[in-house]
Amino acid sequence: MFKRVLIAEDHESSNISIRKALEDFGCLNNDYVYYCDDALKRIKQGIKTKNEYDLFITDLSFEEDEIPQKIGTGTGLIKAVKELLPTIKVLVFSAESKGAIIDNLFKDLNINAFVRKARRDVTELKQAFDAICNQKTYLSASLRRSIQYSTAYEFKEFDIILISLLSNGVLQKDIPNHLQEKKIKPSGLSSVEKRLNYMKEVLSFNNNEQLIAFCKDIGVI
Amino acid sequence: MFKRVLIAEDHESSNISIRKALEDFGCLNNDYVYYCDDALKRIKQGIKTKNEYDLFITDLSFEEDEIPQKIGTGTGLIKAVKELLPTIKVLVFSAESKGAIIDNLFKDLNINAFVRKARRDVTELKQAFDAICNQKTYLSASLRRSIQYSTAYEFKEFDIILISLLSNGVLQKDIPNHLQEKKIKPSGLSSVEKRLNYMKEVLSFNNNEQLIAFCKDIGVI
DNA sequence: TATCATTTTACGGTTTACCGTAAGTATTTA
DNA sequence: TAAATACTTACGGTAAACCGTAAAATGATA
Repeated sequence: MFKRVLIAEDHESSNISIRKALEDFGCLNNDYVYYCDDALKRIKQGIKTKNEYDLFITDLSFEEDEIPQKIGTGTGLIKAVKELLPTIKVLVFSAESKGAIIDNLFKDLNINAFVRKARRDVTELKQAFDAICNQKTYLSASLRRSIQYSTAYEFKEFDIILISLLSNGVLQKDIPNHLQEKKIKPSGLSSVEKRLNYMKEVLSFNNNEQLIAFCKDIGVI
Repeated sequence: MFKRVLIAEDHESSNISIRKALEDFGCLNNDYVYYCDDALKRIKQGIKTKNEYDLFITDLSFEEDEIPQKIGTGTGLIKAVKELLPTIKVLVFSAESKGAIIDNLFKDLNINAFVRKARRDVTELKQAFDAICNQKTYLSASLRRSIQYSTAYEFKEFDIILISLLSNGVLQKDIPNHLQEKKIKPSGLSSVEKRLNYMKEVLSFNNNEQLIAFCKDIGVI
């Protein structure tokens, strides 16, 4: 069982349901905040008073309002929290459904569970609590397939740079200049052409537009 | 006060919070469902037993799953419900933030309240309950300023057809064929070029890739 | 250092996209 | 009905993207 839980979630309705799920699970010692900066403050307080949180539940997107925040996203918040408290378990509760993005949460941020805001989300929250208690990770049932799908082709860093430049309006013929400015190794136009062709061939796409649309869909850009 | 309330909301977490908001408001006689077809069934039962609902709370988007539904969206559901029970009050609880869409809910479907899933949504739900009780309409505070009204460019049906074709891998030169097959009026290559250029000019984009990325971001495709 | 393998780049020909202009077609207006 | 006003299409020149090949650079190996 968790000793102390912190919830960071800006939507009042989701926040309430998370609390209720925790209580149903038997965990009564939990705090909640609506802003990223408040979450970090609580984490620091916990460390200072030797009463550390051992589970952190957070959303990914926080809406801006009249109260300016230093940290504005869930990923930024998770990084900051883990820096202070590396052992804390992290559960992400979000409406995000793009496989690539969720994949990176597990790979880069080393989160312990992802529950998507969806049909049976509260049931899944409790399953995730249970999994984390047993030192396992948890991923929403509806997402387990799509994660594998998105890794059909693994986009390298160079791929994403090319796609980002194109989707930012840079003409293909001008990409070599941008690459040289940023000291990126293969910068020849032929290399750019070759790589774009390779991606399209592997994914059997006909044009750049289709490639951009796909990348937007799976969330790599 | 409401005599009897029906909630149609597929997300378990939102469903729970709506119920809690109703209870806090003092309304204990409420039913809830997770599927559109179930909602309509309940409405019919209420009419048959002379125990009609007087408030209907619904989401706009319902996710498909293994249980096929005749009605799949909130707007379709509202229409069907109002046809059976024209006097019922309707509150829409949704993450939708596009001004034009919400405007149409009040105009076309004559809904009584719209609360956006956002920061203070449960508080707003209670305010909306109060407004409806007093024969008034309610719109989320954050939407009244209608920051989201930023309709940088309104995409016409033809625009979306062109963009969809490109993002499906159809080459620009082949678009006229596809348009003719579907009997779409301007089908010349020049018209296609002209329209794409116009969109890019208005939005000050440099290439098709940027246009596709933008459309994916704002959700028109 | 010499040799081989791989990657990157340069270059030319072909196709497609881009862009302006003019001719053709529909719609509106008097 | 005729004229005016859109809108649509056809066409030609230019720029960019596409594609293959060969040269150059880089890296690994002996």
